[in-house]
Amino acid sequence: MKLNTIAQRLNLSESTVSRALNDYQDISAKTKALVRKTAFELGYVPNAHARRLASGKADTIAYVMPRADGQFNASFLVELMAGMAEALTARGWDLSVLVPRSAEEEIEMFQKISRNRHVSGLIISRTLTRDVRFKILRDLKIPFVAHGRSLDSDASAWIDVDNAAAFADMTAHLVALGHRRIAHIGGGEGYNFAVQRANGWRDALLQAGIPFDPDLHEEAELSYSGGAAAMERLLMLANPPTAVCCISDLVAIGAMRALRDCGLVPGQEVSVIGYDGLEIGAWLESPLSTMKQPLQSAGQHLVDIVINLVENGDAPQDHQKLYRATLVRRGTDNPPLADWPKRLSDGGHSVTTTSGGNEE
Amino acid sequence: MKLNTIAQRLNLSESTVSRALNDYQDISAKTKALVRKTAFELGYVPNAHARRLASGKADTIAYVMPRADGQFNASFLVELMAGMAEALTARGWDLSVLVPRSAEEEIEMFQKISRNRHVSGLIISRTLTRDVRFKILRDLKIPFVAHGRSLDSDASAWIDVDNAAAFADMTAHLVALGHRRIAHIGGGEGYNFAVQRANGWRDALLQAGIPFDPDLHEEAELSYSGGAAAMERLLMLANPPTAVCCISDLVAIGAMRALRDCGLVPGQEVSVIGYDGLEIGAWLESPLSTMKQPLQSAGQHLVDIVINLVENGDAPQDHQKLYRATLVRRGTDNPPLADWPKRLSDGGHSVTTTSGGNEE
DNA sequence: GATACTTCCGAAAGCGTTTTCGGTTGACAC
DNA sequence: GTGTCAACCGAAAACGCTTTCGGAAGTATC
Repeated sequence: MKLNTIAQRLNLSESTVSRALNDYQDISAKTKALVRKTAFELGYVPNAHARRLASGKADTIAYVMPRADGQFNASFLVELMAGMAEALTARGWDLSVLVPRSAEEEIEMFQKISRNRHVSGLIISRTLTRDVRFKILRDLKIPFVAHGRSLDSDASAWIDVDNAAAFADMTAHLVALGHRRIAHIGGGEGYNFAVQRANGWRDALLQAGIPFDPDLHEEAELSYSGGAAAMERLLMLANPPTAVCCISDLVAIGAMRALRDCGLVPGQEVSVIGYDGLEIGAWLESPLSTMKQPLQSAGQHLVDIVINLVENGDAPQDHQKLYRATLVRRGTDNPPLADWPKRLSDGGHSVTTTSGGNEE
Repeated sequence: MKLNTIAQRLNLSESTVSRALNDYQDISAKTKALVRKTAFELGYVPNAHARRLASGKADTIAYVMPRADGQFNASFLVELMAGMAEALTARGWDLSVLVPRSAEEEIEMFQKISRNRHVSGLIISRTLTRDVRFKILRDLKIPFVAHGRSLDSDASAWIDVDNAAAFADMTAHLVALGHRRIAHIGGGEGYNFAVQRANGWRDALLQAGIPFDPDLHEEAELSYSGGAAAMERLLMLANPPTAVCCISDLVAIGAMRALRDCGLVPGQEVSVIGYDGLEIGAWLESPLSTMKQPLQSAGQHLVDIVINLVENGDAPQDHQKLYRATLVRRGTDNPPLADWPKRLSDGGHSVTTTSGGNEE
C-alpha cells in the first residue's frame, strides 16, 4: 500500500497525491477531496521512514527520563509522559524515551542525535543548579525544552513551578498559624529546585521578621529514609522546631515516621508540610498537608513548546513559563502547642497520652 | 556526514563502506578495520531513517503504556520502562511510547503500525481476562510480548508473575498464623491478574480445609478509596474477617485507613497483606506486609523476548515465563486476637486501649 | 486575439542507506 | 598456460516519500 497505488488508481502522479495529502496550495480542492477519500478507503498510511528521509524531518520528540532512583515522584512522571504522548500522537508525532545510565552517556546520546537527526526535539527534566546540558544542547543546535530551570537556562525554553513562591507560601502559612521555629528539610544544592525551595523558605522567614537559624536547615537525601534521618536530627536540637517544610512528600513521609518513632504525632507537636500533592498523603494515618503543582497538562505544554521550536524556529527564551503551586490542607498543619518542646525534655519519649484517642 | 564522505575519502564505493560497517563476510578484514577507523574518526552516525527505509527494519519497540488512572503502581511502571529503554539502547534500538486514550484508539494504533511498519515490535501490559489484543496483534502479524497473561494468550509470548501462587502463599501464611476467616479484596473480573489472585486465595482456603464464604470476597476499585470502601463493607459483616488479602498495596492502604477510622489497628484486630512491595508500605504508621515481585529486570526480559521474535522469528509460545513473588513481612500480619470480633459488637468503636502505647 | 496571470498538475531529482548481482583479481591446481 | 574457485569489491537498483521546477491548461485584461 504505497503512494503509488493511489496515484495509479486515480490516474494521478505520485507527486500530486503526496501534495494533496499534505495539503499543498497548488492542488485543487476537488482533487484533494478525491485523493483523501480513496486514501482513507484504502487505509493508506504513509511510510514513516520514507517520509522522514525525504522531508528531513523526524517528527519525533525524545524525553530524557530520569533514571528510576526512588528519589522522585513516579506517578508524576507517568502522568507527564502520558500527557506528552497524547499531545504528540494528536499531531502524528512519536514519543521516544531515552534513559541514560550516566551523565556522560546522556551527552553521548545528545551528540548522536545531533548527527543522526532522527529526533527533532528533546525534553529534559531534573535540571541541576548548574546544568551543562543547556549549553551543550544549544551548541548542538538541538531544539529542546526543560522541565525545570537552572542557572544556565536563561537563553533556553523551560517550564517550571515557582518553587520559591511555593515554599514562601507554605512557610507564611505556618507563620500565620503561629509558628516561629520553622525548619526546612531540603535536598543538596545540586538540584536547582532544592535551592529554590530553600530560598523560598528562608525569604518567607525574613519577611516575617523571624531570624534565620541555620540549625533549622537540614539537607536530606530525597527519600523516605533521608527525611526520617533529617527529622531525627532536628528533634535532637536543644530547641527543636514546631513545624517543618519538606522538600517533597516522600521526605515528609519519612519525617513523619521519625516523629512517630519518638512518640509524637505529626501535625500536633510538630506540623509537617510536604510538596508534590501525592495522593498517598491523604491516606496516611496523619493525612499529610502538601503543596500541589497544577501539572496535569505539563506534558502537553512541554510538547507544544518543543514543537514550536522545531517547526517555527521560535526563540527558546520566548517560551518560559512559571506555574504556581497551591496549598492542600489535609491535617498535618496546625497551630503550635503551648507546652512544646518543653514536654520533650521533661517527659522523655513516652508521650502516649495524646496519641491514644484523638488521632482522628 | 554521509556514507559517501567515508567512501570518497578511502577511494571505496558506498556499498563497500556500508557492508564493512555492517560486518558483511565479503569484505576483507583489512578494509573493515580501515573503514571502521575512519568512520569513528569522522564521528559518523548512520541516518536512521535512510537505514530503516532501505532495510525495511524499524529497530524500534513500542510500549503501550496504560493510561495514568491512579489505579496502578507508577513507580513500577517507571522501573519497567527504564529497563526496556536500557536494553534497547544497548542494541541501538529505540523505545517508543504509545498512550491510547481508549481501547478503540489502541486498536487503531495497532492497525496503523501494521501498515506503516515503523515499529518492529510491541510490548503490551495490563492484560484483561479476555483480551482481544492478543488475537488482533496475531492477525496483524505484529511481533509482541505481553506483560501479563490472558485467557487468549496461550499462543503468544508473555511474562507474568504467578499471581495465583502469590495469593495462595499469602493466604497459607495467614492460615499458619492461626487465621480462619480470611477475606480477599480483589478487583473486577476484567483484569486477568484480579481473577488469578482471587483464585489463589480461594484455592489456599480450600487447601486448608476452610469452607469458602462468599461474604469474604469483596470486589473493589483498584484505588485507595476502593480499598477503604471494601474494608468498610467487610467490617459490617456479622462475622467480620480477622485477616484480609488485598489485591494491591494501594487497596491495602485504603483498607488500613478504613480500619483506623473504626478505631482498629491494622495488623492487630485485622491482619492486612498487600501486593506489589511498594516502598511506601514500609513507612506507614503500620508498616504494611506485602508480596513483592522480582521485577527489577522485567523490562530487560520483555525487550529480549520481543527482539527475539522480530529478529529470529521465534515462536511466541516458546517465550512464556512465570515469576514468583515473595512475602515481605513488615508488621500487618499477626496471629488473630482471641477477643475479636466479639469486642467490635460489645465495645463499639472506641477501641482505644490497645492503640496507645504499643503501636510500634 | 494576443498578452499576462492563475490554477493546477506531472516529471524528475533527490533523501542516505541496504542489498543483490556481477565482475575483477589473484591463487591454485592441473 | 588454461581453467577453476575464492576472495573481494563496485554498479546500480531499490526503499517510499517530498519538493522543486516547469509546463499546460484556463481565465482575465486590454
